[in-house]
Amino acid sequence: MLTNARLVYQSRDHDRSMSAALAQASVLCAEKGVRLTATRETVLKLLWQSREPLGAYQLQDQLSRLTGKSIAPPTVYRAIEFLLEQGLVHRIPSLNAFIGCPFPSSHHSNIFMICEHCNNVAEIADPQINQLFEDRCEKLNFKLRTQSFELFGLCPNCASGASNE
Amino acid sequence: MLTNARLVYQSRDHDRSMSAALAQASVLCAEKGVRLTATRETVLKLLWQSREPLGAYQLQDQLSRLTGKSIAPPTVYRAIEFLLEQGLVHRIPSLNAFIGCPFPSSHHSNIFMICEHCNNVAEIADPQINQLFEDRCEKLNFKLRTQSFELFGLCPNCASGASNE
DNA sequence: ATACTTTTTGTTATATTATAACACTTAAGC
DNA sequence: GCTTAAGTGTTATAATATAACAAAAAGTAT
Repeated sequence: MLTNARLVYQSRDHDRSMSAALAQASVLCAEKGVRLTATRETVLKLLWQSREPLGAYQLQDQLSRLTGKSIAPPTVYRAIEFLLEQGLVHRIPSLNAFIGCPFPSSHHSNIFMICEHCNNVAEIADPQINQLFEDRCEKLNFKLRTQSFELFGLCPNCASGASNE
Repeated sequence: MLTNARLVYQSRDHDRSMSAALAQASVLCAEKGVRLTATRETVLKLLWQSREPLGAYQLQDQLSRLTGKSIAPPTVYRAIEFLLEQGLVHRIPSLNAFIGCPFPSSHHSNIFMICEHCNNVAEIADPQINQLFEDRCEKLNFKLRTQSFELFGLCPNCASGASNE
């Protein structure tokens, strides 16, 4: 049942997955003929480095610290907007926060498992869930464009009491 | 496949469904030993009257107009908080807005179909979807507490071009 | 290379959504 | 009635997000 589901929980903070994500982003942007500028790339990097989703103002802080310059909110929001458009990051509405997307370039469900204890967020891609929702929408004559699924609870780590967070 | 799914699209603005909802809310609160005060009831009523989800400040306006008094944000947010706790309304995170729940007192999926054209929102309850997510979470050792699913697209009405909205 | 156009960024101000803190009032339980 | 708890009013402010316009940088064509 779960055979096709992909889960991304770990390794979000690993250099390897981050640089892979950045490289992929670079290729994707080149293919689309859009520009992954310095600010945009830094925001993407910050989101990948973070173990948990970051809000716009957290990004602003980190961006300011990194560059030494004072960065205003619109700069951050513009970078985020760009990254969202390219599918490189997601917004998690209930958290007013953003997170790097582990499956850019592929259509998927945007299913997030949000740990209410450690704030870790995992994204899962699950074709069967996609299919079920597509069926439902078709039956109800709802023309689906996009979606956002948020699951709140405890991640495996925190649920098992291993909460040395 | 859809046999068990319940959909609530229409009749949100009908007196009948509204007064039914208010009566049910009254009973529910009595059962739980909590107080459905005037402000709380009015907010609930406003949410039921509205064809689309309302934001806190829209509620504030309407509440002020109705009562003739000037209402401050905390009053509204407190009423909303209460109604959310009792399961009488839902918050739709991506819209920063609230909507009356057609299935209070029952656990369900909180699945919203949001029309991007007319802003109408339908809530569906679908045991099969619930089941699928519960299975997934169990397999992944994620201890699910609550969830929020938002589907964005066009409602049947708007999709069919009958957009005399 | 230069002029032109488009895209991106900087900057200031402000809109929108939400909550903290404390005083006051009302309802519930004895 | 008196006490306590629950609810509301009020002021101030935090947190999130965008509008509007000026300046700079990058892409394009000649």
